[in-house]
Amino acid sequence: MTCPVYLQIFEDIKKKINSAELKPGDLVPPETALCKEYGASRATVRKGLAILVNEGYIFSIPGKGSFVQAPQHNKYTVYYDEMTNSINSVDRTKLLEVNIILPDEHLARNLQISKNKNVIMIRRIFFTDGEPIAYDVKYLPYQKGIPLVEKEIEDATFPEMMSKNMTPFALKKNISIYAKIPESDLKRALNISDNIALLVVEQRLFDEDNKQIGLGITSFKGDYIKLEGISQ
Amino acid sequence: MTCPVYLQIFEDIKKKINSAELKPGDLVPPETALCKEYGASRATVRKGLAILVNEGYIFSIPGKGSFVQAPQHNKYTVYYDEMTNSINSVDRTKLLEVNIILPDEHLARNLQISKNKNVIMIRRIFFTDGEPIAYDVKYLPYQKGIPLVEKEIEDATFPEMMSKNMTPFALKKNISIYAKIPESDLKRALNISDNIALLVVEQRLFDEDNKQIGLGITSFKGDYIKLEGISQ
DNA sequence: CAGTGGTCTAGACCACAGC
DNA sequence: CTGTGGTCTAGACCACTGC
Repeated sequence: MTCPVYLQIFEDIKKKINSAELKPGDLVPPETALCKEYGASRATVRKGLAILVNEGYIFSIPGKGSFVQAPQHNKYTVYYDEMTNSINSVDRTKLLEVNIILPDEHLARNLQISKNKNVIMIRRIFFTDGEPIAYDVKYLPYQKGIPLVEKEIEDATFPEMMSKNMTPFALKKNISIYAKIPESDLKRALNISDNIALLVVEQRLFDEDNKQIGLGITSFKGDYIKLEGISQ
Repeated sequence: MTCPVYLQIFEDIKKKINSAELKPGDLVPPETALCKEYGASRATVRKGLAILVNEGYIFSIPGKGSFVQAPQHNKYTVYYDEMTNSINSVDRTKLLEVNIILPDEHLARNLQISKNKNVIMIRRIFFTDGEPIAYDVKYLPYQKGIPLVEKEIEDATFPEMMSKNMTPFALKKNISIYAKIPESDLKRALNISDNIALLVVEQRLFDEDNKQIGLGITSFKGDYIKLEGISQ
């Protein structure tokens, strides 16, 4: 049970913040003072403080000191991929179409390309227990050398499709989440008769230089998806 | 333009990983080797590696070495609070009700309390430009000493309500996001006539000891909310 | 056994805040 | 000027791995 000293320092100060002994804006004791208090070297004290900084408890201003950070109450970590979520998993996919198209104005703007650039469009339906549960479209600006193998596309998540052609770490991504009522073509594709809500997740992929390299739109039947997030 | 050495080390190795010169599973050069390569002390090298660990690029195994981590492709950071999102902001709220109730079975289970415990229920409508855009319910297991001042409740987000009574850092939270069709009572409350989808966000608050201290359910009209997430 | 990462010390020099 | 945090060195000892 003998923790490293730097963890002890981290835990002690964290406890003081959680118990409001140190309030947002308060000055954390200077490093030299903590050195004396714990009989530790400055490197050890700084290691403890570094964790507090990383976890968002404090921030430091050179020449002034370290201060207790006002907590971020609106930040969550969400795990999302098209194939799995907390209440359901895709067990079969159906590839409807792989095609090269010219984007309309809206899509061109969305992909940040000009209207005369070719775009690969991939359309799929996702199933669970034989039931169609989501409609999925991907748009990839055409680049020479992308080897599109249908078998590989069929069951791949968006990052998986892309990481075939580039190093996985260079991917930056963002998602937008919203709800809507399905259009009639989507109702047909997903075999929906009565009223139902869709949860739509738009996924954008960017390369290292922030050039957009893909747009994916997945529309889930409301009953089959729940996204979960936890505070950090 | 003269970066600290440890940042140089971090950037160099990061670049090697992004360019696939170092692939997931590969061994990162040992610290002593990096010391020689950069003419730096071990502390400096370790500071560079620590950033790579924090950002998920590598992981270390004592006695063996540091290895390139396979990237997480499904992790996003989402910013959410009831009052503001990327396409809309609440500019007025209406407090419908503050009451003490006994939970039904479903709610008791959801709040992880027994059915004979009192629960404070707060119901609100959120407006934008005079238009009702969301219906919001909070359930707080009753604790002595919670000072509920209507004026304070009216325009507060859930964490704001709670941080009046406890230190803000001790809050842990999670959210669930899903889509659904509104029930008839909700349609009336939100003044909905035609078909519309709701984006529902359930928010659960926990104290330090992981005891649940609140449940909030906010149902947004689909046209008025979009949640955004970015990869980490 | 030698090599690895994990912890820690006791210094040093710097740039910057604030008096 | 003193005190602060930011960077850095050159050691040290430990526990663990794999030969």
